[in-house]
Amino acid sequence: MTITQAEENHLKAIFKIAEKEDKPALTNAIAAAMHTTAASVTDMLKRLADKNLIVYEKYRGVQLTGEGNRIATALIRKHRLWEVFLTEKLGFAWDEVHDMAEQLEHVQGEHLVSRLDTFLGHPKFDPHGDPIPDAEGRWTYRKQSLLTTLLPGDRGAVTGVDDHSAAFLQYLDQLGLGLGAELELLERFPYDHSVRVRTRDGRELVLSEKVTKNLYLNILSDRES
Amino acid sequence: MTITQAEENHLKAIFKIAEKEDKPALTNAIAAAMHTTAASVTDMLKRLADKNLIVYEKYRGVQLTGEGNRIATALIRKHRLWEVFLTEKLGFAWDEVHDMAEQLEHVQGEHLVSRLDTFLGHPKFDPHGDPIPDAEGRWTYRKQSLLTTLLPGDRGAVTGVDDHSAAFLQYLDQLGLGLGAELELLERFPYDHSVRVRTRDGRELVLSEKVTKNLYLNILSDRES
DNA sequence: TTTGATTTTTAGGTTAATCTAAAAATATTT
DNA sequence: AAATATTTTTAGATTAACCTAAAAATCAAA
Ligand SMILES: [Mn+2]
Ligand SMILES: [Mn+2]
Ligand SMILES: [Mn+2]
Ligand SMILES: [Mn+2]
Repeated sequence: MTITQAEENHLKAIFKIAEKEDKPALTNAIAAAMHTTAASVTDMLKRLADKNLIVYEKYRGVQLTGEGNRIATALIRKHRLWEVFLTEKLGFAWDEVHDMAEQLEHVQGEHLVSRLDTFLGHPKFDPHGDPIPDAEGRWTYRKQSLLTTLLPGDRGAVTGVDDHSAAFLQYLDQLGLGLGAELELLERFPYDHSVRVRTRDGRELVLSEKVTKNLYLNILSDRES
Repeated sequence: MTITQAEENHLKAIFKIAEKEDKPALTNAIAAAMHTTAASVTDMLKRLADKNLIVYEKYRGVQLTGEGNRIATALIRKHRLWEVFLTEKLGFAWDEVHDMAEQLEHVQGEHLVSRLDTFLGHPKFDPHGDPIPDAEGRWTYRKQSLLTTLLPGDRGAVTGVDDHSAAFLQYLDQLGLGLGAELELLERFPYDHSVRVRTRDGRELVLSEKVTKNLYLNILSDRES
């Protein structure tokens, strides 16, 4: 049974929604993620259900089957490995790689993924800090906290983002807050939920709530949250 | 105006046929190259003509326009660069890369081709010895001769193949006649047009006409043909 | 618990890319 | 130059992947 690119993309969207929400993915949510309409999604859900890649109950949302999950995970693995290739080997910036990876993830080839993985040195995270599942679909977990949860005095290193838009990634570059950048939380401003931080090189920055809600760090401080 | 993968593939097929035959590509020839039917090709030719990528005269065959030629050349460039990547960087054999390159050639991305080209060190030939056009669509020419044209005493190094099938490439590997392999023509057998050659490492081989008609070499000898 | 809002599905298109079978044009033989 | 063979196009379908508009189901509030 052959699977199309559109089908793969829908499976990936369903996986990500179900992962974040931890419940069946709803038609509208999938349509929003795919930039299509609810009617188109319903169409696709029938096809995916016919192929036993999802469990679909009308009006009740969908869940991936074992096979559906396997395909979605493999697709995410490929997407993120190609993103590593594009940044590490071809020198693209982290805000430039998504659209290309979106195409590269569909390239089929015996051993292609495993050889790419080997070539890249078996990376565990992609350029945005997202984990890369291994060949068996196992995920690497690690502790990270939204900047909103840090307390004054806490120090941390940037490990990931929630907003993957080029605009946000470029703004982080401007601020010198790429992956690995260290900072200390100096002060919280309850009025607008902005924060003041100090970077490793001594600069002080004020970050808006929009930034703090989209930035993950691993806490390095001696204090506990 | 957006161009589809199917359209790109047809343009490439037309380019290759016109190049080899040096006259307009005929419907049946395109259908054979694309593994489709003449009816499907006629359909596609109308669409390509509408987009001004080919000049199409019913029953008379087609020619690429300037723009059509540009697209076909760029596609071949991408295909061959990806083949170099797959062999040089990922370690695939020359008989394994074609199908993957067939998909990779369609991946779109600002600067993707140029960065790949730089990463690979601006290769001039692909793993099958075929030339890679540069960013401006210029081709590298070099003198090479079919093994059928060598005379006893001539020596040469393998520079390319006409038959790109995995079966032929694997057979050449078995014989130790990959790209760059040197050999000397010892004897021609008029009866079945086979030849006897000696390889660099002293082995003597008899090569069938089917092999000699598909193997290109650059002549190293002091004799002239 | 009926009503109104929201979500989802159905009904009925469209377009690209393919197909088979039949008709038309062109080429090759007698 | 007919007759025949070959090539190409047209006619008519099919499938995947979308769409809009309308109907149906579910959810939220009064
Ligand atoms: Mn991405
Ligand atoms: Mn990513
Ligand atoms: Mn190839
Ligand atoms: Mn090649």
